[in-house]
Amino acid sequence: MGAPKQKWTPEEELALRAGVKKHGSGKWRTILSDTEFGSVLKSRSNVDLKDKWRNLLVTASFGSRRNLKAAQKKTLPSSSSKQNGDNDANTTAMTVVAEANGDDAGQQIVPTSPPSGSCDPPTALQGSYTRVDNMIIEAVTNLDKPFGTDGKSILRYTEENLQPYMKRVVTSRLKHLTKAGTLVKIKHRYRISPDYKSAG
Amino acid sequence: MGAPKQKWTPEEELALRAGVKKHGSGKWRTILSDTEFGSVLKSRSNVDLKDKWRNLLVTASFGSRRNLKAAQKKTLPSSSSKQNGDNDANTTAMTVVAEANGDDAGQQIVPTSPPSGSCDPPTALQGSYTRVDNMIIEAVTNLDKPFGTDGKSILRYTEENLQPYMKRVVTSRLKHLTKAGTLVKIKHRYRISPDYKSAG
DNA sequence: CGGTAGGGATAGGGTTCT
DNA sequence: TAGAACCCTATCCCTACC
Repeated sequence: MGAPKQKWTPEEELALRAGVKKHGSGKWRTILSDTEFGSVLKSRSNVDLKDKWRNLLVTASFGSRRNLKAAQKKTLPSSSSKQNGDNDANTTAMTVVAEANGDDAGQQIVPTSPPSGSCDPPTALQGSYTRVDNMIIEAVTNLDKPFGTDGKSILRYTEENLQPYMKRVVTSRLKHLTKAGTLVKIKHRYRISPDYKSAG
Repeated sequence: MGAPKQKWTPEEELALRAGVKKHGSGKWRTILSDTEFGSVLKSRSNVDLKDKWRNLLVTASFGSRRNLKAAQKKTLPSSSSKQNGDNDANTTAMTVVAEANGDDAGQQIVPTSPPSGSCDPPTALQGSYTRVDNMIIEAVTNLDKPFGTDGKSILRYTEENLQPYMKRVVTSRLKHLTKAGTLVKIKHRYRISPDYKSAG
């Protein structure tokens, strides 16, 4: 029963890193289709790429996925109130942008699904790091250089990785605003509703 | 990275089952519009409902969509599968649909009474816009064209305008993580702290 | 053009092998 | 016990079709 576990070669790993850098994390099929990397990774599936990338990330940051899960469990609070003065991790895609935009703006952001204290099940907590924090850690890990990573590279990395989220968030909010009547959609195009009253 | 996957809660699943029982399978938009279920399912789209129902069907009759497809293609079991608990495929695709519309799918379906708990406020918040919402509104306003603005232009606009925010946020979090000891800054470059793995 | 059905891709938990 | 490679499937995304 020799399930020949095919270990990743340095060339493959390099191609994967380059592929992620070019197309972004989560674009596994795209990376495979790219002739620049596809030849090197021809014996790997998109799921293989995803798994390997996860291993690379998690190993660098936590040592292992097991440690990561243990670290996440620690954050389980007994009280239902949030005391985090900084950003707190949430589970909706909206939060990504909310955090990204509202860091020091000091404003309250009301997502479409506000966290009601008693009814929502304990969805997996992220830990004590914000999404941006995790992106930064990911960036420093992936762009690993002998002497560390400079701030500009980190910024560029986070910007690139935010794009897929932005697409989803904007699409979602466009639907929401259209449904709520703020926008009017006609023939694939959006316009401000006549009813919309500018807040400022 | 984060949690792009919004897991279905038991309340939502119950509402979906009830909705299908009342309006029939395939009437996703109708179910969403029904005030009886719309509140519970307010964060779901009609496509989400379709997908979830497909999943429910398939898990009830087969082990997975994969097994279902295999069974549909040829009435032979695929091969030696470790996880497949259902030894004999007892139903065909036809039977699945019959179950879905007529009888219960082997589960208890809430009749026509609203879900017990009041997990959500009766009225949605109006006039609360996220920062992305405001960006969208700004985009539609600024890119105003005779016939409105298409989604792709809106997305590009928001992406471009997000960058200045990202710069502020990343800078802020870099300081924070350095101060907290997660990162170590040496000569304008950041590295993961050796304490990071065990820190908690 | 909106809604639906279906194929396919991804994320994350779980499992096996070393 | 840990780490790397691999499996399973709920959820999400894209496209054709009406």
